Formats: sequence, structure tokens, C-alpha cells
Amino acid sequence: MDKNLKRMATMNRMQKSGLDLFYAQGYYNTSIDDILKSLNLSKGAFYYHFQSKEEFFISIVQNLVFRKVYSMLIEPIEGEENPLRAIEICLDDALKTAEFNDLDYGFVLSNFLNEFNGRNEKITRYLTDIVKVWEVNIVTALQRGKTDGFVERHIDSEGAAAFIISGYFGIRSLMVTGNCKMLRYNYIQQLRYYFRSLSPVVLA
Amino acid sequence: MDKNLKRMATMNRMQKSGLDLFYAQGYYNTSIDDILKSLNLSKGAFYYHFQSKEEFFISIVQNLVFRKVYSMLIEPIEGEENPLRAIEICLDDALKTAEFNDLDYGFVLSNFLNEFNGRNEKITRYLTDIVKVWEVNIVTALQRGKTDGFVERHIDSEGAAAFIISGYFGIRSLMVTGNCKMLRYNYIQQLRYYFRSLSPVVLA
DNA sequence: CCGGTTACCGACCGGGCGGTCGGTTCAACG
DNA sequence: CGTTGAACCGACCGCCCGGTCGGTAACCGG
Repeated sequence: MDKNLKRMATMNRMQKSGLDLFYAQGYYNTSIDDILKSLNLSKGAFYYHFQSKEEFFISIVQNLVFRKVYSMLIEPIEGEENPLRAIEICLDDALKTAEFNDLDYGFVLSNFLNEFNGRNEKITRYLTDIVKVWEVNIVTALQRGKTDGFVERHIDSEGAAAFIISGYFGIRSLMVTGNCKMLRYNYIQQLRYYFRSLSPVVLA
Repeated sequence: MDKNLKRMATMNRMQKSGLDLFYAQGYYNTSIDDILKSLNLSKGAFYYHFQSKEEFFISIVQNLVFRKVYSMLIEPIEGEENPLRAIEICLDDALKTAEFNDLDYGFVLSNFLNEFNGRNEKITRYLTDIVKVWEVNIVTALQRGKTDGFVERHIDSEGAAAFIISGYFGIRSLMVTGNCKMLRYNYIQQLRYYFRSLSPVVLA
């Protein structure tokens, strides 16, 4: 067990550094040696712990990306009463972390999704699965919102969920070229307009 | 001039095939030989016409991507009376061409933008310039819409433009995993809700 | 028919990358 | 103290890729 701890520690270091570099430079553009150099480790260490570059990446997706997406984008919505408000706050928080160049994992997701699309079906499947979990969660929240009177009954929850995720993926694409703060502010502003059109008409 | 025609013909063939392959497989993942093989040409021919892979790609961006973005996404909006309606039709058309696996150049744009982000500043600049032209065009259309009574006066045109582009980039990211037709339908539906919240209140 | 130019050929180079493998270190254990 | 095995080292292999370069076929003006 003590041995297992050391093993896990090294694997975790590799995964963490791997995700950072894969995200910053792209998967195909990042060599295993790049990752190992940043950790003062050698090829031998890598292939002792992982079978291949692909397996390594999949382990990162499952261990890091999925868990972070869950804790950043899914969990914060689950318990809340007003789904539209919860989604708005959640996305705003995610974009805020993105401003400080920290990994916001929603964008990590869409970035890799683009990179692997048509190039590696296996990995693409792992990534789309995560998106689907997110999507289902939003749909559920919207449906609950309907019964609770926060969401207009006639709107299409699946369509709205796809629209919300789309906007988020897209705004992060635009944010890569500076002026993040303003983009975030504007985006949330427009999201509010959109959400208003999903809300039941309130008699002021 | 006759000679020049032959030169241009070969260059155009290379650019067309190059864009197809770069788009399908990614820039870094597509070798020059891949492109040349599809045309039964050799390295010599390539480096006779182009200085480098990078220059070649930039020429594609300027000659193919920019012109197509202009004719598909910018021109159709310029003359129209109701900007919101024009944008909706324009994006719907663009997504329709995407369904048939043809290149819709808006997505080509966001795809490359993601691939080159942080990896090649020069190319990134060329791509963002095109996005900016598109953005400016939408902003202009929205402003005109305000004076013409199609758009609520207090909305932020820049924010709305960014939001529209974001949604489009994002939905194309989602479309890569099947069910394009339904996604398009749902997306346009939600876009309408959003646009309704940007319209002046009409007394029915 | 000749000289020159255009367009193209394809072998080759150097560097990088994924992956392999024989060897080494060192802590734990009997 | 000797053995064992987990963890790690790093030279090496084969392949690919961007780019170079010496050649050549075809055409064209003189």
C-alpha cells in the first residue's frame, strides 16, 4: 500500500503536468518527452506506468477532466432551486477562473473535442460522453424548473441545454484572443436576455 | 499570361485540396505529402509555388476562407432590412451546408482558431482578423436595426454580436457528434427566443 | 534548331517522436 | 547481508515530416 502510494503520486504528477501541456499545446503537438522534461523523469518511468500516449490521455480525461467538469459545472446546478439563476452563476464562475488562465474544464472539453474530431474516434467518445452528462444534467434542471415555475412550460429543454452549452463553448473560443473580462461580462449579460425569454411572464 | 494561368491553376488545386485535408485532419496532423499525394504532385511542385507550409496555409486563409466567410456570413446580412431575421436565415443556411458535410466556413474558422491558439501567433492573427470583420458587420447591422425599429435600443450591440458568434461556433462544435439536423433545428429555435428578447416589445 | 524559362520530379537530409529494452538504484524483507 | 522487485534511467530503433536540391521534360521566342 505504501508502494502503491508512491506509484499513484508519480502517475498523478504525470497526469497533471500532461493535462497542462496538452491543453496549452495540443495533444498531437505535445511530445511525451515534453511532459517528462518538466518533471525530470524519463521515458522508462512513463512506459512503466502507462501503456501508450493514448491510454495516458484517456486516464487524464477520466481522472481529471471528468471530475472537474462534474464539480465545476454539474454539481453547482444540481441542488439549486432556480435553474436559470444557478446556471448563470455557474457559468460566470467558470469564466472567471478562465480569466486567470486557470483551466476551466468546460473549455478543455470543447478544445479537445475539436482536436480529436475525426482523428481519434475512441478519445472522441470519451469526451462526448462527458458533454452528454453535462447536457442531461442541464435538461433535468430545466425540467424541474418548469414544475417549480421558474421556466416557461412550452420551451424545449433539450434545445435550450444545447444552446447554453454551445454559447459557453463558443465564448471560450472567442476569449482566447484577449479582452476576457469584457467578453465575460457581455456574455453573461446576453445570457440573461436569453434566460428572460425562457422565464414565465411575470406581472410586475 | 498563359503560363500564369497554369501556375494559378496548380496553386488553386493545391489550396483547395489543402483546405479540405487541413480541415478534416488538422493542420499539424496533415503532411504536405498527404496533400500532394491526392493531386499526384511532388514536393518539388509544392516548394516551387509556396515558400513553406505556413505560407501555404496563410494563402489558403486569405484566398479561400476569408472570401467564403464574406460571401456566406457577411454579405447576406448587409443589405437586409431586418437584421435579426437576416442573421437567423444566414446562420440557418450555413448550418444547412454543414449538414451535407460541405465546408461551412464559419466553423472552419473556429476550428483553426482553436488549433493555432497559443501555437502559432501569426496564423492566429489572420484568423481573428476575419472573425473581427464578421463581428463588426453584425454590430453594424444591429445598430442599423435600432434606428429602424427592429432592435431594442438599450441592448449592447457588441455583446449581442459576440453572443451570436459564440453560439454559432459552439453549436458547430456539438454538431461534430451526429444528429446535425435536430441540433440545427433546436439551435435556430432557441436563437429565435433570444432574438425575441432583443426586439422592441410589440403590442399584439 | 537553340537557349532559356517554367513547372515539376523525387532522392535525400536532419530532426523529432512514439515506443522498446537492457540495465541500475534502493527500500523492504527474510 | 543477500535477494528481490518496484521504480526509474536513457540509449536506441523505425518512422514520419518539413524542407532542400540537382536534375529534366515541355514549351516558346528568336
